[in-house]
Amino acid sequence: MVALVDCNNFYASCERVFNLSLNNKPIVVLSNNDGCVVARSNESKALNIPMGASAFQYKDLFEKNNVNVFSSNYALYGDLSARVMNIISNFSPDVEVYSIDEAFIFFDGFENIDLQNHCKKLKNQIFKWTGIPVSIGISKTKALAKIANKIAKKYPEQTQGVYLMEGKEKQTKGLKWTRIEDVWGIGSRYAARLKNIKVNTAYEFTQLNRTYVRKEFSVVGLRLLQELQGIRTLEIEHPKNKKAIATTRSQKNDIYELEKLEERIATYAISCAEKLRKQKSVAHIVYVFVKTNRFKENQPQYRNAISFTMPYATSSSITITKCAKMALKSIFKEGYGYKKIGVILMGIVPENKLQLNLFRNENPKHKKLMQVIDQLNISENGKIKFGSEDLGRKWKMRQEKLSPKYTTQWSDILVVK
DNA sequence: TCTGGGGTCCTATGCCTT
DNA sequence: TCTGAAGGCATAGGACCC
Repeated sequence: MVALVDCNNFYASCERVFNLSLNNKPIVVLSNNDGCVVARSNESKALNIPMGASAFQYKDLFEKNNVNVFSSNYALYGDLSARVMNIISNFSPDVEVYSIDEAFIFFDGFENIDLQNHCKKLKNQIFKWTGIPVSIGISKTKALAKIANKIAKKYPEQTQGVYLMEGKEKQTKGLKWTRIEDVWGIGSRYAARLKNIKVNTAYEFTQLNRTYVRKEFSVVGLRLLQELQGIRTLEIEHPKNKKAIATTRSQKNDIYELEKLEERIATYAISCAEKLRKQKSVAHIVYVFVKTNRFKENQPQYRNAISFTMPYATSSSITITKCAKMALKSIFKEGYGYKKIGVILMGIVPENKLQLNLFRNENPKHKKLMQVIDQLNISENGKIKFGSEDLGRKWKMRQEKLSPKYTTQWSDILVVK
């Protein structure tokens, strides 16, 4: 059997852990730059605030209903997530951390254990030790566990937040209850196409012909079909190195000048290179993109991107920044206000499997220099910066409603008097 | 004024090599 | 030396996830 543990309204719940006055009050958490709503408490959902709502459009509604608005506090969410995952790993050796707020648990070899009870204990322990409420769905496959989880979350009184969807009858009932657009792996495009052929529920999807599904929805669709029929096609996945590493941002104000864009691109390139070194890899492709503000329809629009293949794979901030700036120069056009820009590293391989280039290789001094910089950045807690970066911190992200970093910053730890 | 960010996998296509 | 078929590989784009 497979269980899915999902934290309820995770970011909103994190804000509540250290601020009890928020209990039973509406909460929303905003994305980077305080742009749109990325998490809502149940009270906010009841106010019909949609996921992804842009903050400035809902400002009045927030004020009128005393909604508690927060900027995203990833230091806090990341730390609480790690604590939750740690507890989960005590309940089975086979845990897959699927996202910041979700984990699959594989219960192979637990045939003689009462899983309903086992998971109830898990749920209680997570709440007791971290203050985070979770829902747990258990069934034969990952896709079915997702559905069981939705049921647990939707009917907390009946299920106590833990639902074991076992046996043909319960399974069919769950599938019939699930709208096709709510199925894991069915996005808006697929849902529309399925509704066109009168498939409105997960159950109706399971009645489709395999060859047809394979042809129309690729192997991904076929695997999902079998998962929903109770045949395991998705196994536990273990953490792998990333195949792409990105740092991209929307700018508070549109940028017109090449020099300012270069500063931003340099900062993002350096951030990518740091992430790359953290996973002990090197990359040989730098992808740079620029976009104007698509919401300002009366302004001239331009978007372009380029991928630049470097002469050798590297993780040197210096080389990657240099290449990113060259790439930027080749796509920059005068006269546009750039809103969204970013750097993505691709062609990533482990540094120890690097194929040596016969003629051109990294300047060996770079490697040593990067090691020193990374070490200083860890131990000094401050940041060593390159001349091409934003030395004056002029570009700080908008975060007007940031809560304290209760668990990761000494100065923010709560004091009991 | 203000509209997120970071990923994965799969398929079609076109080029290159055998 | 030329030609066509077939497989390998890179890339772009589309779909999805949180």
